[in-house]
Amino acid sequence: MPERPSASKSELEIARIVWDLGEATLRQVFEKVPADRQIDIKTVQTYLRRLEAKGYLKSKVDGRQRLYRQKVQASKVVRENVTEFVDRLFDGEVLSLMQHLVQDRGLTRDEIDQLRGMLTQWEEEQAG
Amino acid sequence: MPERPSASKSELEIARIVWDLGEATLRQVFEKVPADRQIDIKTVQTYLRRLEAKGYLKSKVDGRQRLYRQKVQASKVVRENVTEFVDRLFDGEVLSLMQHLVQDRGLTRDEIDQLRGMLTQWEEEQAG
DNA sequence: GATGTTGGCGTACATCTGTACGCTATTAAG
DNA sequence: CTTAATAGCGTACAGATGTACGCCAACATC
Repeated sequence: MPERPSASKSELEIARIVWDLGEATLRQVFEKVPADRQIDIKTVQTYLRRLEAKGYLKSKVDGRQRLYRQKVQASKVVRENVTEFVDRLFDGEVLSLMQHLVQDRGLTRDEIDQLRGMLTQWEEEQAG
Repeated sequence: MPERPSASKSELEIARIVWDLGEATLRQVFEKVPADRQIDIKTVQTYLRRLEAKGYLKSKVDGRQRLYRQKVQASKVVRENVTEFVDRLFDGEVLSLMQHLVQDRGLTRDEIDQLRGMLTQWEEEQAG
């Protein structure tokens, strides 16, 4: 796999906005940053540039502006990050993380039901 | 809460070994580092020092050596990290992460059953 | 008791990260 | 046309991170 340098936390935060918007200018991205994040647009610009340099995003000039969009699939990046995270904290044991999530985080009854639904659905998809 | 500076990935990797050993010298920690990790013992030493400086570990001198052990509970550190992670990649939605784990990672039938067990068990604990 | 070994401590240093300023070109406004 | 606002680009810069060397003291060995 064509590995790219890992994206930092802040970078990922910005990347997610781009994924969400599909295609966006710096300003559009900036406007989606949660207000309480307190970050300068210039900083966001730097993140976008770095994300492109790292191979996460690509961009093209559109008139006077630059449009950014994903270069690698969001889901792929998410997967990579989850894997890395599980490796680091749970020895790669997905189930350990699950257990932590279920117990240590106190899922509500409602969430538990939803989760059960997911499981069943997943099984059916598998079987079918 | 007495927040400490966040631990980096490599640092966390080392911290986990200490948690596991309970109390350990540099050398003992070093020996538990997966061989394929290819890291110098001096580097591990630096991580231990930094972890102590950040408040994750404490240490005491034992003769000619220094013994390291956890200062904050491992589970607490794990929780903090999971929270931060879920925030970054899943907008704080634990269930989104769950969904990702269930679907995108392809749990085996066996794992699914175990997970169901966990859910039930947890519910009982709650109710009881 | 001179020598090799092992431990901690201080220190180093390139890269990555978080954060942003300033310059220049283009466009909007007067 | 002069001026103000905006876009990108290059650049900056301190602190975090990954990685490790070198020195000195204590201990083991000859």
